[in-house]
Amino acid sequence: MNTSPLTLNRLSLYLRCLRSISGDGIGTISSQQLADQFHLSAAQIRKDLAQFGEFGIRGVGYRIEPLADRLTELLGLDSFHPLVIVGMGNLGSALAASAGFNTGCFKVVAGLDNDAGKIGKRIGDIEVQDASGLARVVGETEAEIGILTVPSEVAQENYDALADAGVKAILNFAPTVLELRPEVRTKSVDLLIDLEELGYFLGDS
Amino acid sequence: MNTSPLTLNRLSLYLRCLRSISGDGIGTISSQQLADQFHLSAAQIRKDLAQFGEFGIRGVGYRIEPLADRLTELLGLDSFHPLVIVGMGNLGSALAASAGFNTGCFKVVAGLDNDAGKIGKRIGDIEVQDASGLARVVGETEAEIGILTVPSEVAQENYDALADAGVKAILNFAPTVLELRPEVRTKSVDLLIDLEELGYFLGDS
DNA sequence: AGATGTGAATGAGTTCACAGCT
DNA sequence: AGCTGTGAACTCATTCACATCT
Repeated sequence: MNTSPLTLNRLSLYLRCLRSISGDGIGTISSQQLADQFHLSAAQIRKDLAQFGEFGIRGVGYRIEPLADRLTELLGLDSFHPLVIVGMGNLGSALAASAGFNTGCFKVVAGLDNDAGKIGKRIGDIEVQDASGLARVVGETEAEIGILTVPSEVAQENYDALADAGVKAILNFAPTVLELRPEVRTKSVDLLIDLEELGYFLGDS
Repeated sequence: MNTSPLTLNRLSLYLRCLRSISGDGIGTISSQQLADQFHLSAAQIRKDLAQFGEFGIRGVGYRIEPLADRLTELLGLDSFHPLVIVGMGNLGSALAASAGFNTGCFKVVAGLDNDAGKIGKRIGDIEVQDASGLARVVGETEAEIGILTVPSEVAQENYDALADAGVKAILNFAPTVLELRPEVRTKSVDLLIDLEELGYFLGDS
């Protein structure tokens, strides 16, 4: 099936919205009501949801509970996903302690660094471990997702180490182009590029 | 002109690459050589660069220095852009201290929070100030870009406060849908959605 | 009536392929 | 000969519009 990242990201949004209204006594929601929450068209939402079977009721809308359950399952949010963070600098530490990365099905189970000054430090629920133990840690914790928050210069080697250790997906924050492993789902977040995008619009003042 | 965010983001990448090879004694680079660095086609790169006038030399390639200068100017990276961070929690503090957000033309000049326990704390080069002084701080520092790292529940009010204070662009990290001000260029980074996108690919194991 | 599901139309973005310059 | 610049073709994504179901 199709299901592009764009669609998946919207599904996450829909689910977030459904959860926030679930339990308000409302049983159903229409694509139009859902669209009003985001800046999207109702047709977009119907197209997105229709991919996974007919979940709506014509003339009525979507039943909130079953739809939320289906989306939860689809996005894999019904099972537990341990995260391992490589690079416990500012950003890595922030993510390790953040509520978002320790919510429900996601949880940071280990944080590694090669800086002796950081090893042993407690951050959030975890204790920073030596990066040399990566393969063992991934094995023991069965971490599925690696968070890569190391400096650009060592991003590739740590990416490879994570891939070798057996994580199934990697979220990379190093502002560099990685040589990807096809078997590891990789997503890069480049905050500098996001910042520079905004910089473009400051010129014409 | 066109110049979509996608194009702008690639221009940032090109510039980064040009800078890293500038001074290597190489005078020019072809679209193909540039394309090899990223996972892009040469045609893509030529299209991107051609938007801003004919910068290449047919039969030769692009002269690195002038191209880098042009991109720098285009992206507004030749002028100084003060940043103000609202919400000095884990993520806000990490960004305030990060090298990336204090590189060349970008610099975090202020960090605000409404938690009395955080006010006065030194983080990186700055001291956390009371969020109530936002308008004054933006006025004094002439901050152009606001970084929004507050909890979702208070994201909208802080977004509006930043807009009212006069910043020209906002980078939002709160995982929520904001009601946008048309005069403020806004970009949202939603790390939970990035994480959930990866979660989708863990199901079929 | 009212809202979904979906083929057709449109729009955005990328790649092709080649004319044109050095 | 080599590489850029660019119209045309193509692919991907969104929106329209309406038949279909409750």
